[in-house]
Amino acid sequence: MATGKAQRNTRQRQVVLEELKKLTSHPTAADLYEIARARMPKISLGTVYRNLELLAENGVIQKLEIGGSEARFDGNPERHYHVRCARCERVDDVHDLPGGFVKRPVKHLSGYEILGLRLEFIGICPECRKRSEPGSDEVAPHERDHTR
Amino acid sequence: MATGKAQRNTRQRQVVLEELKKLTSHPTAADLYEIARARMPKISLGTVYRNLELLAENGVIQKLEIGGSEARFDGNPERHYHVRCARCERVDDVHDLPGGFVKRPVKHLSGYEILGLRLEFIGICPECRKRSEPGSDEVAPHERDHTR
DNA sequence: GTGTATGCAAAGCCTTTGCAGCATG
DNA sequence: CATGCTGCAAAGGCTTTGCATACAC
Repeated sequence: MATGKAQRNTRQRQVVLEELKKLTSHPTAADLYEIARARMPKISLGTVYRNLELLAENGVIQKLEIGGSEARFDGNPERHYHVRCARCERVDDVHDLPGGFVKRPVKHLSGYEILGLRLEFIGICPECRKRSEPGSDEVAPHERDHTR
Repeated sequence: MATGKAQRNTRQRQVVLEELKKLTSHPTAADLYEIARARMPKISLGTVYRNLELLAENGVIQKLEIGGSEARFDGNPERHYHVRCARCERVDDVHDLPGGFVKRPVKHLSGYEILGLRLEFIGICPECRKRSEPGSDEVAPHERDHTR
């Protein structure tokens, strides 16, 4: 297997990684850019993107391409699943998934050799549930059906 | 529940829907634009986007926001899962998923009220498997780990 | 010193939107 | 004949990239 080319441990890369590891909020690249700027005012958004991509490729962090337009990043590289709030777009880790929720592993499906799967839950977060007035049964259009 | 406003059955909408229903290839909006143009040279990309969005909201088709940059559309509105090829980005339906692969339903997770889930598989399609020379154990960077 | 990484800014890609005219119901 | 829909084109949002310079090793 080919050895990748030498990567340098720049201050920018350290800052991005450190700040991401502090958070459990699954920030976007723009979020991390703002946070990193507090410590390093001249860091550029492009650098943040480049480093997040690189760290994800190295398996040090995870890039979550979850529903919604922006990618989010997770400082925890361990396998775990996520829930996204259909109202506020908040993303949380799922810690209480019933054991064996998914039967793993599946080796073949529809002629494909299966490498992995992506699973995410959609729901309403505690905050947003509190916020909805009792008695109101209005449903935002985008909440209509997430089960398919 | 509020009644939506009257929607018209335009020729553009018919063409987009008909062409999508003919396909099992999960085309992108741009794909459908090209296909629709064969029948209706003046149709615009904006119109294709607007109609796909509307048809998906009506539950007539599905919008798949699967890994990768572009949204894909599925003329089959029934619930089913998809496999994406990590090499060629092809997307297929999964017809042979073991029964009870996912335990449903889950009502609550991490304080969220769960509305649904998104599940997709990543693998190597039959074509791409055939294409890889036997004996080669090179692995494309993006295939590294899709299991987390 | 060599070559990777950065900052800056421009470009790229997919998608959405404003608007005036058209065509459906 | 009212108004939802269209084509066109421009704008928007997120991400990537070209380039000259800086800095890690």
